[in-house]
Amino acid sequence: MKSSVTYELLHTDKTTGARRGVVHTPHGDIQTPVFMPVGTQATVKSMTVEELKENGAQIILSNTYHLYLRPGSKLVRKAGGLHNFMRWDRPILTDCGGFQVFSLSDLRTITEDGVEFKSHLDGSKHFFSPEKVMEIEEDLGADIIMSFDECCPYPSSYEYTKDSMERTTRWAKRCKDAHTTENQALFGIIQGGFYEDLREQSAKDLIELDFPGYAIGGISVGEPKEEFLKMLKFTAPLMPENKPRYLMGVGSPDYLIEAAMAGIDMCDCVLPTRIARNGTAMTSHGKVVVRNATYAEDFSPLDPECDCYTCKNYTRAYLRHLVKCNEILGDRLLSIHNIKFLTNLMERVRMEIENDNLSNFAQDFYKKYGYTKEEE
RNA sequence: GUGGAUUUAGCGUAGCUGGUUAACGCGCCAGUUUGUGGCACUGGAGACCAUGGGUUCGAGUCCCAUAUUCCACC
Repeated sequence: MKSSVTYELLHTDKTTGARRGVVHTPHGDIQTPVFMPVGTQATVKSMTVEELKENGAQIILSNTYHLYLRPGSKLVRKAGGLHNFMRWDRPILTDCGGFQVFSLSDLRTITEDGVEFKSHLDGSKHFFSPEKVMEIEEDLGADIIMSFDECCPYPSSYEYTKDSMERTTRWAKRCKDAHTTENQALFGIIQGGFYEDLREQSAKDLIELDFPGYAIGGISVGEPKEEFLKMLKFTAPLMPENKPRYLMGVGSPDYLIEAAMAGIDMCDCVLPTRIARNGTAMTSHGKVVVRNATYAEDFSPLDPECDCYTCKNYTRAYLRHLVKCNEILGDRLLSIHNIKFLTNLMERVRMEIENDNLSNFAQDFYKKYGYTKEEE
């Protein structure tokens, strides 16, 4: 069957091998490399869909586990699917709940058949099998759906990681067999922790299953940056060139640039919106903890080089005031800025790839982003 | 004026029958945040316990005096 999601390679950066491309989906094209904001509960926290669009979001993520528990995936189906329900007419990708296997580790048990969760909301028991996850993701109706995997914690032993990876591959096969919808593309997730031979095996086995796209899972889970880069650079080249390559869970500016340089097309992360809600902004001169006293009387914009609504209209002093008072508007304005900052960054990355200049740009960016950081 | 109560970090409070570095919340300062359970988490600064005197090996804790604020009554 022909996939509803396809990848078109437009240009390869001669300095790094980064890919400038387009991902075609039923809800429109995605220019890549792309950063995808996360909207776990069918909302990118505090932002309207209009704001997301204005700030350059091309595709957003949502979450199987959370929507299944509340409001229920059948309800979302009745609402006409996630797109209708939340009024977002651009592409959506749903994560499978694999990350929750990792993050809710004290509330679940893993068996060959699947994972038993205790709901973090009311303690009720739920069972996720690959087949169940496919049913939920089909009810939600995202353009790209992820196969059910286990995201191993860092560090994990070789034996544990191997067993887990092999099970994830078996689950991927089951997902593929259970997947019925033609307008949704099912991506496989490469696991294998921080062991090269396991990564290689995982990639090889999943590629044999012939998914329309592949993700790297299980990195950016708390390991040192060198470990992350090593595994990223090892795994990305194992992925098919004619399909989208998605690195899960990456969202700091430097990691995004590294991902692009490694040939990754898509990344998602809660980082920009989460740190926004905790009072931190990403700027062209590094991270700014808006809450800090040093900005109390700083009447300049958050990032003078940014063209977002927040930077065009508000001062650091005012944003600090909002954050310190825990005012909702502070969360919103910082979220708007951080999302725009990352979509701007990725737009720039795409341009630099087209100009075969990504390597230089990366160096310049690091100098600037790192310089202010050290200055503090 | 009389009787009662009060006085512990910037604010609000806890400190049991006296015993090593006086606790907590808010506020303040800083750090963390990476396929979002948690507008969260982790640290830090800041008090000679109203003042003076006394009892005791040892007092925020007991006694006396003074001051403070509050309440009631004349």
